[in-house]
Amino acid sequence: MNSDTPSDPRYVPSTYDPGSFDRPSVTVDVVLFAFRDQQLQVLLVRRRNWPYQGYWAIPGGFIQMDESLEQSALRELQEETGVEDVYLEQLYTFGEAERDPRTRVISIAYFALVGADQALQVRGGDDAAEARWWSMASLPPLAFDHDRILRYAHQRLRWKLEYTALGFLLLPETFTLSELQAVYQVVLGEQLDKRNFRRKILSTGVLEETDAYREGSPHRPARLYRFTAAAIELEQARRRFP
Amino acid sequence: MNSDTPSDPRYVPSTYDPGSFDRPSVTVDVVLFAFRDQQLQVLLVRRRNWPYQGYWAIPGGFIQMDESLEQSALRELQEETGVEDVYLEQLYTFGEAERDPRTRVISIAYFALVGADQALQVRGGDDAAEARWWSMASLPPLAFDHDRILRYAHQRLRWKLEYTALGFLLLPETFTLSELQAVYQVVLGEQLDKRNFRRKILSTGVLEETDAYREGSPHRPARLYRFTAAAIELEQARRRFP
DNA sequence: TAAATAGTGTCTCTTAGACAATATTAT
DNA sequence: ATAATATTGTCTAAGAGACACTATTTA
Repeated sequence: MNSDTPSDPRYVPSTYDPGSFDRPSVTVDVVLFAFRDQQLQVLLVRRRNWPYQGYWAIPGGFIQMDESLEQSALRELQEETGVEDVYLEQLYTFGEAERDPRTRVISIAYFALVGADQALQVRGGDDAAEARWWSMASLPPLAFDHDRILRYAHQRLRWKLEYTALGFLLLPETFTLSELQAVYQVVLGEQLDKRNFRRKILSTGVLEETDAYREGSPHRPARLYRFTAAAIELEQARRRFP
Repeated sequence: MNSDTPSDPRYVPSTYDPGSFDRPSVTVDVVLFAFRDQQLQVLLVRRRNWPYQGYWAIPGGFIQMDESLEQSALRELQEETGVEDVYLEQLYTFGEAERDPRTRVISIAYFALVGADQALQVRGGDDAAEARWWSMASLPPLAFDHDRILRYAHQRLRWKLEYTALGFLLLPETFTLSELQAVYQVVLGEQLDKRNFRRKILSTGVLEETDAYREGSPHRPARLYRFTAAAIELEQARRRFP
């Protein structure tokens, strides 16, 4: 190491000018899914400004210089839609040169799931006049390349349900096994055998019985389940590594 | 849509000033693996400038405003190390606020594999005085958070070999099944049963026999295999979606 | 008792893993 | 012949998928 520089490897001369390169803008965008009305739904906001004025878009915005990417994602989601307490993971970074007509924009997309009970408290924010849920089966025209981001997020969700037992992230705190099966069937787009589904889900150990039942229907009540704390911790640990 | 704006949704007023937000710097970094000398090796470059002067780092650099992220990754790899023709996929985006002491830097990390035959033509570039291969088993101290990026890339590689048959991406164009098994054993860190390994790999259909044998050893020569074109296309298709 | 959904068990087939002997080549 | 690596098959256990009937509740 050069003796002119302090021994701290992170030393930077005070004369350093960080402005010597062209810099792109960096945004985070969050694809938030919920299961409502027996459908897979996604939260979109309506753009008030050009470009794509009036088009619907994935909530997101520019990062701030002092927050991590994940913090940015949670902040934007809160500001634009009022939603908090979501399951969040990084999805993919989109950075084609022409994806935003204003200037070069790199977008770090996040993938988020919210329980049906949390999904109620949705409101529009400042940047977005409106925020509302859309069924994945009938989406409006989307701004920028957001349809591509959304399709990729949908694929990630399918993958997640196919290979993990985390479908309960889209349900309220307690739920019946039939309700959970309905989530899997809608997301995966296929019918599942009830006995095989129950055997498989229960064998993972992520669920536990409660003492309660889903009452009020003109037929036999179904037992309510909840997920074990260990289930989420395990998944968080799997992703925490990077 | 407002009648003041042209009907093109991508319309941007000519008075738009893109400089009104603070912007982070954006870099791409490429973790390039190869299998050399019966070891998993990674290509690193030595930093000529502060911070972390003299430390080894993953090759990478600032993106240019007119190229895609993937193009940036390939360009940086070529400039700093002379390597071309690699298998490339996006790994993860690292963006903690303090990861670079100079200024806020978002780094989009890529994961790359190169065949042992391609891996020879390594040279240092302008930004990096030296470029050389390091065994993953004995790494030098790394600049920034590059050890974390590297560990994550290593995990991705293990995952890839565990769940796909793409280990041949680390080998030259033709190879014996024993050589391929050695790659899997080193990367996964465990011994594999020869019969089970061959059965499993051959059942995927990604390999085909050639007429040639590995000659010159004082024992029975081993048949050489190559991967089928369909194998790579399938994997590319799986990743092309986003 | 009729209607509606909840809840349960077995068989089969496929796949993954443990395991050892023979084949071929150069020296 | 010896040394060295290449090549091949079977058994078993576990998991995945196909498949139908009984149980419980309300109206």
